[in-house]
Amino acid sequence: MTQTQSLDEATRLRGETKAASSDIMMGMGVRMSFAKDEEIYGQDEDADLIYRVISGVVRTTRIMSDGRRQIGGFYYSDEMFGVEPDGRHRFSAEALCDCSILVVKASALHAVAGDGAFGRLTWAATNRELDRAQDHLLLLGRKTAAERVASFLLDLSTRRATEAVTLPMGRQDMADYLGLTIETVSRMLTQLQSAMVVEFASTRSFRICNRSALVRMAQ
Amino acid sequence: MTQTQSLDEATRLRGETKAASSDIMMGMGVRMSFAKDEEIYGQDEDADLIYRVISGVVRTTRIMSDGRRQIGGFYYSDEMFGVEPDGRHRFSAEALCDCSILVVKASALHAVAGDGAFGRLTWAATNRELDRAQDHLLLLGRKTAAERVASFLLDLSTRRATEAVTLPMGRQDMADYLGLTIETVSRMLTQLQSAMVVEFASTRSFRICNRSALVRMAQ
DNA sequence: CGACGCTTTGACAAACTTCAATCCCCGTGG
DNA sequence: CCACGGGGATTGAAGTTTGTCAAAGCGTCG
Repeated sequence: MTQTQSLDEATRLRGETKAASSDIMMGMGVRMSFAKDEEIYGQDEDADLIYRVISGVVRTTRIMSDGRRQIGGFYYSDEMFGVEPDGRHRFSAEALCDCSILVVKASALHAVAGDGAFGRLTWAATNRELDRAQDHLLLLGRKTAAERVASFLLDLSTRRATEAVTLPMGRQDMADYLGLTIETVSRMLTQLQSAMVVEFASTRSFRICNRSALVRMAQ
Repeated sequence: MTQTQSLDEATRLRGETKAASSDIMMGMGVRMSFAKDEEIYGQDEDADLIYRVISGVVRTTRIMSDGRRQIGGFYYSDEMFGVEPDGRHRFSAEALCDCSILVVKASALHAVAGDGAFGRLTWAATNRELDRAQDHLLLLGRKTAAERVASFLLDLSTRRATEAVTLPMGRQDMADYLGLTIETVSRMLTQLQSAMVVEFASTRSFRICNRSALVRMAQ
């Protein structure tokens, strides 16, 4: 097999990850429940388990000694998380709301799926992580507060693909993801509303009124 | 092979990557020269080549439409870069100074190394990328200007492991890596010098006077 | 020596944070 | 059913950090 073929296959599989992982992981492992804000795993813990969101939303965080917090990402239904190639969690993971999580021993999955399928699965997951992280890098390094918030809403809406988008997280989580404070996030949201770009039905639900304007503001 | 074993092996191989890749890549591909600031590959280009620094330093960058720039990372001698699992470069790469780069067709390396070795090589490279990116995330999202600069100098010194560290990049590159401006970088450097934490012999060479203070400032 | 590019410094402006007060939504209990 | 209470969200005012603009310094290379 050539590298081109293998890359194509990796790319193809990315689109299928949900289906592929659910096929393979189906019926394996344990289904666990986590209450809101409960820790699923901690930073620097050994990572011999693989997780997949069944329902709810998960966040991964890294905390500095003085309490400053950076959220690495949010994980929604059917998404895998906690796949750590180095066997050690680089972030901790917590339930954003009450969650049901499928937990599978990596070794068990490996045994059942075989080298190839297991490799592709973890490979695709790692890849998506890297993609996320690199987009996040540009956002944190070079975007203004308004652009960060616009990017965030846009990203959420494309991931959810519904008319009215529900925000699963509170302002503090948004702020810690975007490298801002809750107050700044709040101000930017009101600003976006005043500009008739988005409209909030409540603090946890919004609708995009002018998508092209939002895209422009997100850069 | 169990997952635990494969993770152990992946971890073990990370430490050996230089040697492993040089063994496998030795004598393969083409050695190319790039002048300072010359582009090695562009963002969104197809990625069917793998690169390794022979001499010089490389930076990867992403640019916004209005010219704002974020540097993803710097690559030194013997480090691989440009390994893109999705077959498309997420950043562009440029020579920071005159560089000699080993360029290998991914398909050729795959054919010679075999599935296993090739997979481990790209796997390790992707892993290191992810590690870098996630540390970078915390830096950009939650650290102050002073902490960013301190972290940067510390990172550089540990990677180089010499008494006097040479900065291969100018202030603009540091700034674009740290999400700051050159003026702020410059001010933080003066501040670190005034505090007797580091000492600059010239603009491109420094020495750490008080490492524990630097560590503390980097958080 | 002089010109050019990069760095440093200063003064000021803008962006973002902090602190504090108020508001709003929602659930609870009278 | 309505008053009450609490947590999160919003808003305002003031403060801090960082960015911008401009000038001066420094080093290097013709």
